[in-house]
Amino acid sequence: MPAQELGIKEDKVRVIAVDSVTGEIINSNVQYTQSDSSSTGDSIDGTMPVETIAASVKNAGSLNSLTSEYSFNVTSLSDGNVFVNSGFQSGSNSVSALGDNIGNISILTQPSNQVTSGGSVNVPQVIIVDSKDGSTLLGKRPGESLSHNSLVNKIIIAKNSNSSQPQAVPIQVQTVSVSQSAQPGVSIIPQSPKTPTKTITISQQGIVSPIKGITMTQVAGTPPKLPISKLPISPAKTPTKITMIPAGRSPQRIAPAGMGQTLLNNSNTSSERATITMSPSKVIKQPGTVHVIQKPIQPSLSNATVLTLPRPSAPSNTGVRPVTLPGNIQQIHVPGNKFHYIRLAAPPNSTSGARAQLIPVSVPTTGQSTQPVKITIPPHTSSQIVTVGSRPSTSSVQRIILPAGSNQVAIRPAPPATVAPGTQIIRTTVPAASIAQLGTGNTTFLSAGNNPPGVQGYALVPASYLSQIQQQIQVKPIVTSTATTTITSDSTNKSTRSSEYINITSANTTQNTSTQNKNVNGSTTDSSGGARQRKPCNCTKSQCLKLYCDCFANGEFCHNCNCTNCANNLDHEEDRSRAIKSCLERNPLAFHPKIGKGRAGEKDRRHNKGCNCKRSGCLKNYCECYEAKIMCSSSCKCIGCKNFEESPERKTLMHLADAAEVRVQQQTAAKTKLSSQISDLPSRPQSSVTGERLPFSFVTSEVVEATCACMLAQAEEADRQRMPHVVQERMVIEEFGRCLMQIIESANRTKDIKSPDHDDTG
DNA sequence: GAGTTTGAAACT
DNA sequence: CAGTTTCAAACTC
Repeated sequence: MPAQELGIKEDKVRVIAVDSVTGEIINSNVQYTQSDSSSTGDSIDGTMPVETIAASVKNAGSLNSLTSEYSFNVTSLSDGNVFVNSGFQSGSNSVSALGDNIGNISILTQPSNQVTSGGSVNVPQVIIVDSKDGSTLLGKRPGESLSHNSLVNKIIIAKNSNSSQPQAVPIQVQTVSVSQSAQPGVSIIPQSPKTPTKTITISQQGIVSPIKGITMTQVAGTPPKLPISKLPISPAKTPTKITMIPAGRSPQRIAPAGMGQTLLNNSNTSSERATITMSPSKVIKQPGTVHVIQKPIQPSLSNATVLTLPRPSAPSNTGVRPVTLPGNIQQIHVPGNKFHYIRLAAPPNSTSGARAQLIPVSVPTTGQSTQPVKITIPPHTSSQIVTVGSRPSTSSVQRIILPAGSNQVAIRPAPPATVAPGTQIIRTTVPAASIAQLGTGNTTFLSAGNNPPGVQGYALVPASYLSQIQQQIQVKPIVTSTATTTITSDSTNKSTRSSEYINITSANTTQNTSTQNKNVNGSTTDSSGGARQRKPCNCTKSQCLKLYCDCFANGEFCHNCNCTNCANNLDHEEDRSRAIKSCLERNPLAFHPKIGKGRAGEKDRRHNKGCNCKRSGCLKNYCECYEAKIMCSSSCKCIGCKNFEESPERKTLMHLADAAEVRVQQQTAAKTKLSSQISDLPSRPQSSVTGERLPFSFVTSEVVEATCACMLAQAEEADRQRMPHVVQERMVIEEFGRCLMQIIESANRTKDIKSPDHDDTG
């Protein structure tokens, strides 16, 4: 089926990787592109969406300092194997001599624990995993083809801890699909339940903390720079599978909501591993278009259920509609935006330490059935992507990404008629347990029937939201939110569904659902790894799309800011992307952190660019160095700088600042103590635990009223007797004393009657 | 809170 | 690259 019949409009595919151990969405970008095999940079400029690069650079930089790029050549071989050559250099001679370069994979990442002060980064290692037995096939070199019995469907790219040399390893792609291209070089393969797939998994090995933020991006719409003869889609040569997936216009990411489960259930690799799955969302009739889709490994699930949820509640004043769903799933809908968000978190019994995630999911624009849909997952099927319905929609495509995890299964709609036309069911090879499909009029959650506890699902994610997702992941602690929405579900699965659902939590522990996403820019991670509060911006003229805006400069969306005419949000995705591109054109390092590690021999941080202060003496927050609490360096071009180690002004200022800080802390402590004491005081008459009425509880409104009446009567009496004012005051006060005595006596009497054992009144 | 100062970013 | 303008935050009153 030609691509246009499916209404494919996307020109790129992005997939977010998830750490199979921690469940975090990995904070790097992997971009799978058609390569011209000339240089690594080709995957970054030209064919690559700039915003993706920007996001990756930014995201990488936000973690710490340096962004590194890893590049992997993908070379097809005549024997049907594919070589992946890792290293900084694309187009390695040794590999290219073996076959045709069919593309490359670039990883933009910033593995903080791998970056040395000099910025050198170990080259990731490519690991091949056998899909049959899950074994990891390490150290394969060009020419060392795997046996044809080995169905390699995963590539795990991990840190190579002991080598910076490029490595080449073979990948055997499973099955050849016949191209049905309408144009030379275009390979479009109709989907079939038995269509073989290829999965590329990017992982990390040998390090404790996973490489953050790997995203694979496939740019399909860019005219390839390779000759058509070198296209990897030739069935005879490279059994790359191509599958059509109708999709919306926007690039989308498949975001594992992920947590805690190793992708390869049979893998003999015990190291921590982040997994990534490439998934196509488009086929374009361009030579060289390649789609890589997931391959099931161990079918085991029997059922999956689509749960229909009520429409989200009314939008908040921020335009975001958060809805808390059962199972601690929070749905957030941005009006006018075709993407919804769900916030996922690991269940309480999870041992993987997964954190909550805000995951945008695609939203179909057409009406959908409000009835629960049941989808049967045959236990043994090789299909991963199922197009449901005879006429796939060109603009509103539902995608249901089935959980896989160790129980990776193929799925089949049963009956297909119950699923909206155009709906696609995409099964991923990344561990998951529930799938969220959020619609404009209703919300459907697809959940596998017998997922292991703690396994999470996937949702489609718009391309440029990666940074936001990652911010969501990295920041605040998680508190389970209260479910407020009722699920209408297939009754046959009710008993098991509760366990299927992952906990969806708010990232904000103190705010209700209408403000739970406040931390869109509410906090960020500083260089030390700790979360800090960020101020809302107040931009008025820049639309928050220039670096004047701190939110934008930090790669964050504005939210709960005081800005006017803000375009730094989901509703202005295109403008924002343009702005990012513009900034990067002016300064490729525009989104790099300003404060980086010091140069060799310098242990302290330093401002990468240096300040240019002229009048502040670099001792006010105008100065970026001073603001960052670092001293000016040789990079600075400031005039009259007093922000250096021996500066007496600086020392004085520091002492004052320290003293002020101490005062603030003391005041805060005092306030806290006072408020706690006040909160301990009963605000109304009440009984103690033993039932006794506390003496002061007798001062009810009636008693007060009576006391005032007595005092007023006494005052009138004194005034009637024409007493001097001093005497009048004394009489009133004495009357008050008498009233007080009566109250106390009454309290004591009552107490003695009710609890004669107690005698603690004073 | 309004107005001023400041320096980075953007522009020429 | 330098000078100027724009911008938003920091600061002052």
